[in-house]
Amino acid sequence: MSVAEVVVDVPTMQTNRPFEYLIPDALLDVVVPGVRVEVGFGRGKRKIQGFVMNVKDSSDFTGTLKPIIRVIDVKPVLSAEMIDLSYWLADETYAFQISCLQTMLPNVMRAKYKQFIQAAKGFENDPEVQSILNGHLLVEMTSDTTEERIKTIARLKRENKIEIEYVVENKANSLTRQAVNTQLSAEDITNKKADLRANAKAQIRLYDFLVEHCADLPIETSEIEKKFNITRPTLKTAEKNGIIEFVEITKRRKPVGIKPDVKNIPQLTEEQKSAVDTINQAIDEKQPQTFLIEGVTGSGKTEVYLQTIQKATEQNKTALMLVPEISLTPQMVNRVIGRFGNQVAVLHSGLSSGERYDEWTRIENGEVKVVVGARSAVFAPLRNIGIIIIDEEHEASYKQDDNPRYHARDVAKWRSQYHNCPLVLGSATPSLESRARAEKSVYHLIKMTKRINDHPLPHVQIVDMRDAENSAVKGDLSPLLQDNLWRALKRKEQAIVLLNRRGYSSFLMCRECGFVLKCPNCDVSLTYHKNIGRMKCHYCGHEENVPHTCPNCQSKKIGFYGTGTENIERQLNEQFPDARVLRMDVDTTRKKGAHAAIIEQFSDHQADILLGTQMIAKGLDFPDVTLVGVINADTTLSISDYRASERTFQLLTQVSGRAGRADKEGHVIIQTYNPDHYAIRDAAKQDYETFFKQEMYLRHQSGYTPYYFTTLISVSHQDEGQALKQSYWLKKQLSSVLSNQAILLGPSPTMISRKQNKYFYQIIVKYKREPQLHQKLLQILSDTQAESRNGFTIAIDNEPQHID
DNA sequence: AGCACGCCGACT
DNA sequence: GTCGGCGTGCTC
Repeated sequence: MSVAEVVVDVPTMQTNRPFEYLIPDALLDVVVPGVRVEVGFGRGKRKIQGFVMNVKDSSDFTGTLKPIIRVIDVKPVLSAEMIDLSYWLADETYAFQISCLQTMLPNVMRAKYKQFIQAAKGFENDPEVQSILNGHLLVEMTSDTTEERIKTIARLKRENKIEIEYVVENKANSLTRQAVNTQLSAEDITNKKADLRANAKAQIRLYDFLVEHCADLPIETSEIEKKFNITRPTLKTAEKNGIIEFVEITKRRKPVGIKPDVKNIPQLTEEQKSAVDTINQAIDEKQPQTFLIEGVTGSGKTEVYLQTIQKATEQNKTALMLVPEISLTPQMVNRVIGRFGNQVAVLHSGLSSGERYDEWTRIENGEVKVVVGARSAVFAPLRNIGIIIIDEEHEASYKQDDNPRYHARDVAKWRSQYHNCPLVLGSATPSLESRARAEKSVYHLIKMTKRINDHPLPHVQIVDMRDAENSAVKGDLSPLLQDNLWRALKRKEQAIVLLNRRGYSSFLMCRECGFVLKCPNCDVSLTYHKNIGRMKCHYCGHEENVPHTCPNCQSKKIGFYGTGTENIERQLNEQFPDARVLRMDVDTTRKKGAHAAIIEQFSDHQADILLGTQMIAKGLDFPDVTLVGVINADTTLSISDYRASERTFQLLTQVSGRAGRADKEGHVIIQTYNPDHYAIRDAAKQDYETFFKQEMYLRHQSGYTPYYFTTLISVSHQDEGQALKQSYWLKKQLSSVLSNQAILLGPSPTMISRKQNKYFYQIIVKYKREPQLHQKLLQILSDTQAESRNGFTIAIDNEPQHID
């Protein structure tokens, strides 16, 4: 007897374990761990997809095992490593195992379920059955089937007059095409050509073509027909004569916008060389050591990454490099592809799901040595990894903010252990937790303090916006910033203007009574959307008209507060009519490829000023930029999150690093209402170490990361009282296992407390060592899952990135 | 999640 | 009396 342990595609707590299925004899060889299968599940005829986790030859199950219906994959889609990893991931993130397995794979491999209705035997002519089927043999059940219809269908099914057919669909499909191949060598073909009759002109042309393109085969039949003017009968004849054969190839959908940019490998600085040597030694010695490169902007971290990747590939190993989505720009991608050519796969959000699947397949097939990608690329199915790199390791986007709430850094660490390879974390502004680990020698710290070619650091000035001179100015540009913009433009140099946050941009406020227009469902400020001329909620999409008087006090002094990119753009256009301003924000980059297009445009000096939000601060390198202006440095300081200072420091340091990278001196102007704040002062000096010490002191004082671990648990329910009651119950549960060392905060309502018409309350646990906490949380999850029917949801976020 | 079973009200 | 409402428990 052969039995498979299958994790089924039913994301609930009660089904969050393997179910055993009988492997039919016919499928004995194909049902192996890592393949997807179709199985029956439940009392009805429901069919679903599942993942085979294990195969064994006996079962303790007392009931009757159902057989596996069908195997979806010919070979496993999950390696032993990934199966292992999924157990750890599910435990670590409190997520369902099925969700973990699915996030490791391209989206198209997620099953799609369909239900079709058909008449039961003998009821084909029943009038009610006829009215449902409406003359068709099969009718699909869809989400827009009316309530009434569903009732009728349910009744007919109860009466056994109709049957429901379940269909599991696999969306993944490669484009397969017919192609021409040959088993013969160029020489053979040349010889055979002599046998042809002189008037077989088409055949001669084909033979010549084959000799010429011998190395490129197989080539798609349609391409040969179109481009080389060889017709199908000609190919058929050649096939009959045993010259060529027709094969099926899977065509790779080609991702757009990649131009290899081959550069000479630059000479390393002393610091770079020493970093490369240290890391390469760990590759040689197969040490699963974590390195933290703390390198000032412009110190050449990327070159260090590339050379260690080089080292790994020379040993016939593979390399995984993660970068924030936002810096997955052509600049960065071209640099890697320039060095490693078609051995590179790039996984970014701009890929269509088909393209993503193709890249995944290439990696899985071992056609690829180097993978570059954003967060989810950490699951790339590489074998024999020699090095893992995480650039800009402090970026919050490495943490996924829905289930499974994993941090790519933790997954990378797990894989580095599995493959016995080093993990390199790099940043100019490391996260406090990583830097603290380096302090305790958990990570090996590598400092890079010098900029390449001794480029000086930019000259930074802080502008106090509280000054009379500045507050007297109409608009948001201080005299100093205006003056510097003039000078940069006159010298034909480029400038970057950063607007700190978008949400702040255009909410409506009454200057008489302080009333802020909020969404009736979500408790968040509504934002003005110029294109529709209405107020809109960013959470639920609620829209309403712009009021002319304050709904609270009827004053006419209601108006827009704060500044959006569009507003700044207008001010720039007014004051610098000759300057070409390029705006980059969520609105202008919504379309696929728009982000890259704007960067390219600016790079080509088709614009003088690049205006944008955070996204312009990261990893871009524009040699002609000599001025960076920050309009409102404070807005990240005022967010209600203990990482506010850290975020502000990181952003300002990163953006300052954009100025004056080439041989021109850079200027940075930071406008703020908090000029004495250490995060702003230290960022101005690009002084990470001083900031680190100060921030560590404050974190210690107030008991936050990295001195404490934090876990955030949120409870939601339609009814506010119920949500609150449940969260107090939860708090009691937690305090029963926690020591007096732990700190329990809350329950407190979430800032966006009525998201989707539900009330959210959160509890925060801060702790140093609580051996029982993990187990208790798992238990709470399974206990409350039973109540999810009553509208309760509970979410656990280990080490949350935002607390709002 | 989705389905069956089973226990109570308002109808032929 | 029974049809069908939804609350409960189970799915290899």
